[in-house]
Amino acid sequence: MAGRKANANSTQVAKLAGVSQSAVSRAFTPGASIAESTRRKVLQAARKLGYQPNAIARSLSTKRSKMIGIVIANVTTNPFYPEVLDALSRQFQQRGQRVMLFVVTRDQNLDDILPQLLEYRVDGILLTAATLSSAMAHECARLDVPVTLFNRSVPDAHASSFCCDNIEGGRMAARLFMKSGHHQFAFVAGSHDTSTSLERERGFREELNQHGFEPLIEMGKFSYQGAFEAARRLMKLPKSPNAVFCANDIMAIGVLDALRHAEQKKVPEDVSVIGFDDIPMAAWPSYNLTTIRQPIERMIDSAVNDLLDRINQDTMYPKQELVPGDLVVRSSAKLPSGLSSGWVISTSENRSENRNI
Amino acid sequence: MAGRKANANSTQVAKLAGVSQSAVSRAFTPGASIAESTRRKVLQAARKLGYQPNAIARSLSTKRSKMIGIVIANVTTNPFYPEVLDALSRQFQQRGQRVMLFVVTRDQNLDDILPQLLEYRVDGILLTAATLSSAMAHECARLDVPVTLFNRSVPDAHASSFCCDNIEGGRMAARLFMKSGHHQFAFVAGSHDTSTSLERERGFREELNQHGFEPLIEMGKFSYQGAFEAARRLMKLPKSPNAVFCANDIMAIGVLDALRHAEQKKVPEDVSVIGFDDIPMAAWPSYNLTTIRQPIERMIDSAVNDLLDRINQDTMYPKQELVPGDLVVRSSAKLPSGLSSGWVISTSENRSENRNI
DNA sequence: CATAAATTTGCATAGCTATGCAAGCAATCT
DNA sequence: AGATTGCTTGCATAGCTATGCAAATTTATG
Repeated sequence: MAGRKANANSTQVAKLAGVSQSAVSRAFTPGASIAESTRRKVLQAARKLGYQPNAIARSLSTKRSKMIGIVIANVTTNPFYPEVLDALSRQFQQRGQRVMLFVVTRDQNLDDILPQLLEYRVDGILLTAATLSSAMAHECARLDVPVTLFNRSVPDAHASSFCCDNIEGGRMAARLFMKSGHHQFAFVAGSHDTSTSLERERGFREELNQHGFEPLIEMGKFSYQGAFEAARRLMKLPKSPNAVFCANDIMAIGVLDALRHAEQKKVPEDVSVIGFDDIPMAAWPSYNLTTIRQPIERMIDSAVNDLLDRINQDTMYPKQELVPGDLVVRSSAKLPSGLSSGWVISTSENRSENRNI
Repeated sequence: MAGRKANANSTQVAKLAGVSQSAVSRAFTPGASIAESTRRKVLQAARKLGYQPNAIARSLSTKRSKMIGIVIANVTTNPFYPEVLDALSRQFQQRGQRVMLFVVTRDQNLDDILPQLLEYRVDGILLTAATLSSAMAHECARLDVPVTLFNRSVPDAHASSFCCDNIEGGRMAARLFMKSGHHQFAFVAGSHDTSTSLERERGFREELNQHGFEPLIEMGKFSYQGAFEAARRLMKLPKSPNAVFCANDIMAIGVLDALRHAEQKKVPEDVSVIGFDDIPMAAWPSYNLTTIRQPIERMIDSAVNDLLDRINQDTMYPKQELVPGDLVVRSSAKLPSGLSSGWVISTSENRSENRNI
């Protein structure tokens, strides 16, 4: 009732075209029962009036908003997430869903955000780098709104979850370090309450433990700056490490910069560094980062498919999927004999190839 | 009518609370005429039924969707834009607007995207790194949907526009180069159809021209990789430049990497490089990029205020605003005497300070 | 206490589209 | 021709909330 200029509506179009309002609706509904001649009349009238169907009214009527809520964190601190957002948004777009976006900080409470999404009756929710309280998970389940987590393991059986195999990734890093003869290990963690960081740490530690090693742990707060400082702390320790695995690439880059520019260390001669994600920057010649690649496209495909399938009731139950990562060998970590830079080692199908990365 | 579980609605709540549906509506409308006691009864009943107002229905009724359409490009290729998106999204969020997001590629035609936003009756549209066809500008004007451009100059008087003063920025870069005695200049452009790149080039060129110089131009396609290759082409020229200004930071970084790792040049001893934006990476010790900073927070504030004011009809007419940038002096460009790294030089208020950047 | 003023309440309707149903129509078959 | 089938069409209503208006109630005033 507010002061917005009146937009043409289906009734006005109907009048102009000399048909009923239903006909107008059907003209704009693919697959609806309407004669081609009528449709043409309607479309012509619509064009004349500048009519465009009102998606809000349609949503109310069909009880489908055709909107997906995306909640994402770390968008400025980790280049991996813009990548994810870009892919997600494109995919949904392409499959006829709009995106309602919430950018949050890592520590922000989602219990304030999700109700805002539910208020708009989004058809589904995709959470990235963010976790779900179990109260909210139940709320979504009650309202029959499917939730999919991307890159966070599932806290609740009501939600789907798509993750890289972080534990195996950690193990791969440990194995590469050990193969090239390192003895002093460290892990730069993201935070102590994030599944990605915890799992990568766990895989790394378990593999080392099996060979009698124990890594040092420092906190890098999931940021370049935090990791930079973590590296400096590590180098001050009596038994400073010469093999540092970081919970993600942006921290690995922070560590590299600290080693080279603040600690006068050479990489990989003095210290080897491995990251996780394989963000585009990792391939830049300034860094040349050896890392565990998350197969982002495949993970996104699966997550999007899962969510849309559950929305359309093609799939009834949430799913948890673990996608294996690939070890991308560049030159920030010493190479074991027999391996040269530019190789991608994929655990999944046990295939290795030189992809010239 | 589709198979979605029924959600409690205001009528059911009303029945349980023993009041009318109107009362329920008013209980959830701030400032509505309702007795405190009634409101409490309603809220209690609502809680019991898990009722949450339906924003879709409200939008239909009020003709205000409380949604802003954001269209953004370059989200993966230039870290500046995640920064922008983050700030925009937070601001709108904080001011009670939801965000409907479209991520596009630079060459994607917005004429397909905007109708999708208009279909959902967004209250306003904010375009970043994307331009508006004049047909679409008229369409938005006709429907009374205000449009604000961020970082693109205005093609049409129907839209507002908030930009950094790119021309002056280009001039600042030219002046710094000349002051430190350079004679061979180059500009690495983003593309030939983007106002930011064109204006920065124009300022740079004009200032040089005034002193009898003419810059070489190479195309960097607004990307790290494109600029990397552009730098290599530049260095192959007979009169290769020793002062390279880039249309943005990510390209400046590409140029730096090419110079150091592919061309065996020292920066800034052999070649000086200046960028534009001041993305966080520019301050990393690997790059230490001298650059023109866009005052992103201030620009975003202005843009958001403008759009919301026009939505609320507080302001009737679109506005074009030019925000001055600051020259951030680090160490990728030779320093003229009297200037040391870590200074921020602000043209606007003619103040310089050592902010230890 | 009576009256005026202010607040609160419910009624009825607008806002726009989709869709089940029955009726209308044309085409096909026997 | 008459019966059958398959499309098209319009009618009427659902979906949910906000709000102008008039009626009802409470509070203030003299």
